Parts: sequence; C-alpha cells; structure tokens
Amino acid sequence: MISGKFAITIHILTLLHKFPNDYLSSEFIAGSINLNPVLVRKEIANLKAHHIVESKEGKNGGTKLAVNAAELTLKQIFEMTFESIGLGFAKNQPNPDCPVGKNINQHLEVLYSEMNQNVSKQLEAISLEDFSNQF
Amino acid sequence: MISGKFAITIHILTLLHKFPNDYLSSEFIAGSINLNPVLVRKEIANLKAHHIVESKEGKNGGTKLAVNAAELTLKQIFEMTFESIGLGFAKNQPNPDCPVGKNINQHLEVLYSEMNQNVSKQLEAISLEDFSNQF
DNA sequence: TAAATTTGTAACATATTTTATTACAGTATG
DNA sequence: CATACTGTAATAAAATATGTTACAAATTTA
Repeated sequence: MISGKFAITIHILTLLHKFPNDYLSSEFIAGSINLNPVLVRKEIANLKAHHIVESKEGKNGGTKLAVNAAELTLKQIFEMTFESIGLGFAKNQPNPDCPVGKNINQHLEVLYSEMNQNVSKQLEAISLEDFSNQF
Repeated sequence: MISGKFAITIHILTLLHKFPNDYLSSEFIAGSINLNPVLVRKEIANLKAHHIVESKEGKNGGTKLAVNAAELTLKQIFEMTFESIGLGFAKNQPNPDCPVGKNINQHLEVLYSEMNQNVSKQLEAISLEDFSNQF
C-alpha cells in the first residue's frame, strides 16, 4: 500500500476525532472510506504500533484515539505512512562506469532530502485537530 | 511511468548538458541509465513536446539540448514529469453520505496544493546547470 | 456458559501500474 | 543502397497495490 496509505490513515484519524467517546469498528470506518475492512485494520495496526490509537477486541470492540489531536501533527502522520517524499529513482542501478550514472542517485537523494525537510516543516504546523475541524 | 520519470528525465538532461555538441543516441543514454532505449525515446518525446531538446533522425542521429541549461529549472522538469506532488488518495470514492467521506478529498487536495507550491519554490531555485555541475 | 460480534493476521486472488521487449516504418548519412 | 538511427504501436512480463476469504482469539451480553 503506497498511494493510499496517508489518505486512508488521516481519514481514519479524522473519524476517530469526530467520535472521541466511541470505539469505532473497522467495518464502520471502512464504510466511510469505501475500503475493505481488513485494509482498515492493517492501517490501524500501524497506528497502534505508534501508540496513536488503542483498540478493543471482541463484541462492541473497535478503535479510538489515544493521543491529543491538538498535539498530533500531520508531519507525524506523514512519517508513519510515507517515510519520505521525493520524485523517485530509476528502477535499475545506473551504469557505474559513467560519471553521471555513478552519482545521480546520490545527488537525487540530497535533493529529495531537502524537499522532505521543506514539506515536513509545513506539515508540522498542522495538527489533526486543525485538519479535522475543517469538516 | 511514475516512479522513475523525473529521475530518468533529469539523467537524460544531465548527459545532454555534459555533451553539448553531440547528438546522443537513445542507446548511449540507455546505457548510462540502464534502461530500455525505447523508454528513453519516450521520455525524449516528452521533452521534445516541451521544446527542451531537439532530435535528428537517421544515421548518426540522436538528441541534444535545445535550451540554455542555466535557464531550465528543476521546477520545469518536475512539471513535465510529475504534474504534482502529494501523499495520495484512497483508490475508491469515499462515502458521500458521511461528512468526512464527502469532503476528505477536497481537503487533501488543498493540502497537497500547498505542498506543491512549497516544493515548486524550492525547485525553481535550481537550474539544470546547477544540478549538472555537481557531477 | 453459549451466542454474537469484533479484532488480528495469514494466505491467497485480482487488478493496476510500471517496465521491458519486439517489431517495423520512416529518415538521414555516407 | 546499406547502415544506423528515431518514432511509435503492440504486446509481454514484472512489480505493486488492493481485495477477499478464512479463522483463531477476545470480549460482551443475554
């Protein structure tokens, strides 16, 4: 899961923020995202690993937020779901006998790293609460 | 082609900048990128459509830069190969009967649009010449 | 304590996207 | 006219993302 991971996760978190007192089931959440509940549970597993949510198994179980939405930033969500932004690399290892091929990936990495810092600063300024309160 | 398009294109352009007097063949370029020559020609077709390079068909043909490398910015290359940056969307249309589902994509679009402006500003400050001269 | 409901997870299936290959017509060079 | 390129379409293969099925384990509630 790459393309949808951030979007799905922030969707889940927004729902949890809207219902702070309930344990929401993966099926309910899946109905809002229009996604298979198993995939929702997989993203929740990721959130749990980062101690962002807590789940309850069994009947009437589900998931709820475990952190203050005002203190959770989009940067953190980004890092949990995307690692890093960038414009990609060619699939195959470039020719090491060519001065350009030998060094291109290293130079791209530097460039992308700067992009990440840039975007991270922006996302750091937005909390889940900010995002959720737009709705 | 998504993941590699920008990287391949800037690789091509860097090579063309290093050999400003030659028409480089797609096979030569492909050898540096370690990529099928047909895919190189496809990216070159994109560059030609943007009047960044010119090609000569026939024997001893190939491609060379058609612009001043000092005036071509990475932002322009980004726009020719990536349209826009972002953190993706869920694949399926979210539930329109849910207040969150109904509006999430619109809010994500705004967020991603801000990211784009941010990154574009950064990439605008770097020319192909700057990038190529690192090698 | 039994039935119902939900998470957690693995295994597998399908769909989508990316990358690679083959083929060949068209064009310029020598 | 032989050679070596580009341009492009059609197809194949590989990689990745998404979806489905299945079921054990946990918890609630009757």
